[in-house]
Amino acid sequence: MSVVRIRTRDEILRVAAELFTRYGFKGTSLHDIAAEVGCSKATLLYHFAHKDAILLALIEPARQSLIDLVARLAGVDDKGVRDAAIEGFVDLVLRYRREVALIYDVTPQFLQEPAFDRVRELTDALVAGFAGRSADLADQTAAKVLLAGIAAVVIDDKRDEGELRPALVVVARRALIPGKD
Amino acid sequence: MSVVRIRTRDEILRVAAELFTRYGFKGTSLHDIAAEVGCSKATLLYHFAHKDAILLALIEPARQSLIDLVARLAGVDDKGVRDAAIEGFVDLVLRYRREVALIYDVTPQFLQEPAFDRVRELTDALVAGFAGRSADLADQTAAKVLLAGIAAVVIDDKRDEGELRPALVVVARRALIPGKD
DNA sequence: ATTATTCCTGACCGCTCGGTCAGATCCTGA
DNA sequence: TCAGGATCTGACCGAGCGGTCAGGAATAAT
Repeated sequence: MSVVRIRTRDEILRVAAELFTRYGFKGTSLHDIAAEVGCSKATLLYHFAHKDAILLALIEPARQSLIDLVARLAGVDDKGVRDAAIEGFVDLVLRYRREVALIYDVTPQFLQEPAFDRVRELTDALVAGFAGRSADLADQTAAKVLLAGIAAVVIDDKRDEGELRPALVVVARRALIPGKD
Repeated sequence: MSVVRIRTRDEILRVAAELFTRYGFKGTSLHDIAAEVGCSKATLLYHFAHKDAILLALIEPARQSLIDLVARLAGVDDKGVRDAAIEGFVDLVLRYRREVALIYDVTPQFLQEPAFDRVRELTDALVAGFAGRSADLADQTAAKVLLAGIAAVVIDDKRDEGELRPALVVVARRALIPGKD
């Protein structure tokens, strides 16, 4: 047992990241992944309980970092500290761009839940802080759209009554997309 | 025949836009749309030949405008004109944010096609032009991510041998997501 | 009243999806 | 050599998907 056997598991994650990034989460079937890995579909479900579990495993590092960062940012008034946090936030988004790309395909069902308001506040704070670094209106717009399009990431690992749900959600993107008039 | 009856058709488009924006294209079934509209699934397919046709109808205005804009931008060297075009490009993206949001769910299969190179050049020009307006490195990054995340839109209405394919594709977003090392 | 046309529907089809399961195969330690 | 856990698989399942079709219902034209 000295060396744990995880080669297949790693390969699954590598291929899944590739295909999720290319075709989206819903656009990638277990069959697709299995074929690319060169194993059976059942093998995937031996290593990962559900399809969702593959996505969760992929985004776990980015998710943890974002949790820390947002938590750190939550109780801070000092502008310098906040700016530094925002900078780290953006860097982190770029570093984890592969995982972040997956986010777009996550169903944003949480958005209607009341618990989501706090998250929206934090995102608004991020937007305001980042946009505040430049007086140029175009840059502010850029910042907003930046955060809306990519950095609008959020944490929610809530899973009630055995129902599995992805952990990352798009936030500000919806803020830019108002409901029907 | 004086007044053409298109109320149901419009309602389908309205609901589809809402649901596509919320849950993504693949995340929205014909059943979902029909239930929300209050008609049968078959009615959807009476008004629109395929599910794809609904998406195509929704993004047609944004697509036409983008075609015009990119075409206008293609043969221009003058910096002022180019900047104005870029500004219009961004405005247009914001104006059509609802339609643009749909894009994320479009399968990016075109990206490997050779005909896509010209489009990538244009996108790169857009990125360079926009980023060049600010010397701040962070702003350049913002611009790149902006264009990568939202404005990375492109035109392709190619449809060969009866196979229908969506008309808009994400471009630079993929440029930010390199393949495996 | 009658056609003709447009609009709409329930029933149905083939297919792919995520997921289950019993059992084959491989590996490792005693 | 053998026992036992870890790994892997083909066959199978129910559900949901996009799409088809014959025909009913409403509307407009004659």
